[in-house]
Amino acid sequence: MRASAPLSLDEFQTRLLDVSQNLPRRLKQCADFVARNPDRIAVSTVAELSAAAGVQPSAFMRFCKLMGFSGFSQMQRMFRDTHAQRWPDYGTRLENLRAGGADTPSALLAEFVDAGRVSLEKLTNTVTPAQLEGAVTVLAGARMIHVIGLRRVFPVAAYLAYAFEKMNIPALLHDHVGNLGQRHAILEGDVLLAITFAPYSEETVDLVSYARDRNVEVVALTDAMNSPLHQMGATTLIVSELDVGAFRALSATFSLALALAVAVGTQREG
Amino acid sequence: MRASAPLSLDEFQTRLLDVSQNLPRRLKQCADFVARNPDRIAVSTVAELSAAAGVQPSAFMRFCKLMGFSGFSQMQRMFRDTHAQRWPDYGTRLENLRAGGADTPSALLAEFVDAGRVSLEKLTNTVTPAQLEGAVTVLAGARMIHVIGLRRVFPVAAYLAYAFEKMNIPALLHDHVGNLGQRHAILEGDVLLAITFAPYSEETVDLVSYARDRNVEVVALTDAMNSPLHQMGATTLIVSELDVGAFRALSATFSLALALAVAVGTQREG
DNA sequence: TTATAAATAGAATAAATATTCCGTTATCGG
DNA sequence: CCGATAACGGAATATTTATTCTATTTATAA
Repeated sequence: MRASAPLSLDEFQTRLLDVSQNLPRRLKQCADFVARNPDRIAVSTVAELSAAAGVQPSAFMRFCKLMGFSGFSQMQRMFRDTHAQRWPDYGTRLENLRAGGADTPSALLAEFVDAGRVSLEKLTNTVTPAQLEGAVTVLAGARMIHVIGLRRVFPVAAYLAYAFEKMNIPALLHDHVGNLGQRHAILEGDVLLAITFAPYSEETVDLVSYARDRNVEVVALTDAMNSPLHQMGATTLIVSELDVGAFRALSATFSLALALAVAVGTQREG
Repeated sequence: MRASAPLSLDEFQTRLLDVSQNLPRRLKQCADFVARNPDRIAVSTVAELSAAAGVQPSAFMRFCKLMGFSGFSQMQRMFRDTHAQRWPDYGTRLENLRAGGADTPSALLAEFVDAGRVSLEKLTNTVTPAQLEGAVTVLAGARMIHVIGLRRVFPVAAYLAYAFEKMNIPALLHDHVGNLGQRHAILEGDVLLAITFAPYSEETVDLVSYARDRNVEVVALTDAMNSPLHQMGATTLIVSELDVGAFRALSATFSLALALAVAVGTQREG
């Protein structure tokens, strides 16, 4: 057995290549199978994998050890961890940094950069081309687009309004400045573009409800399928951002919002 | 228990919505957690999931049955079976998004996601720990922080103001609502935090100039060393974002801004 | 308030899964 | 071809993980 187990997919593949030549028959079968089906390791049992590879479970175990793991479980853990980028540790990691005294500004920056990167990667998972096109179609057909997003997502709403303005698309930002209501500006044929994450801001949910009562279509940027906006029948795009401590990096939300805005602009011109 | 178990992710989500209202406390926690972390179900044990959701394993079991499954194992099997379709790694998914023509909505999204990722990676190169700490120190010593950022970077300014407010740090957003000037609120001992990218907005540059004339320190988030803000003697942090067409993804700027804000909050407390 | 039902936590049990062990079979150098 | 060594298969065992059960708590309606 080897001292060091691969800690990432890259390390794993390097080691796999290293080892793959001159392998006895059954171990070679394991190597080939794993190389061809890396996606199944995280979600299968040794019994299933070994059967699929055409070997005995014990042979598969020997392969795991050959790769530097203590056994199948350790190897599987590596695949599971890298698959579902473990964000529960995220909130606590900041705590740990703080506790450990490594709480420098640059460490914080690294956290936020990392959170942003992970969120961006997740985005490609949670938004399908079909959903995106659906949302674009609805928005492109609007007489006017009403944008609402308060508190922590207000910046997103503000940038959407800016982008629409730049492209000469009629849009109104419901910014609640001076506590003036703007809801009566929502007329038939308009569309409401609402952004809210848990805990869902009451004003936003209210406005969506108001719009639905008047048969105004709603496109929602939100964080989960059980968001109240989705339950109200909005065309929903899911974007899950990571929190770092009490704050949320909005990288993915911004990318999605901009893509949406530009796509709407393009479609209206064409 | 129910006769029919969901056979696909869509069916699952429909049933989740059906069921989600009026749920007792622990079951609601399960529903929320699952809605927010569907990707973890295939690769975790009941113990892990229930712990992460903050409930007992037995509560999680009740939730599975409520969803129409015979138990956790059957539910997990559904997730594992549909898992394979979503496996392809980040690069591949991005390719898929891109595919289908240059100006489909998903191709645009891929562009923005990629731009965001690149900007985030660059950020660690253009901002040194020393610069960051310098900026934090200046801001942490401020009596009050004035934030300005207009047009395309207004969202960043807005979020900074939000973050400072959350942390009980005296801050004022110069938002120019109603064209009211707010410059006379800038007093000795305050610090101005200015954000502007080329082409530098005149109002922002003016305000920085005003502040410098009164010996008020300025921290600048800008895009190059030859920015007018840097030339005026501001403590400068450089962040270069990529443009996609006429629009700029703000991923890196946001990450930097948040790190800055949280670091200031931490330093003031300590 | 009290009676009744529903929901919950935690421990006990059942099921599944990984891992080891060892007798047998194949491989390779001489 | 023979002896030594490595690889293998399959059953036995240890461990992990799901599931059920029951005493308590919490909510609900009379």
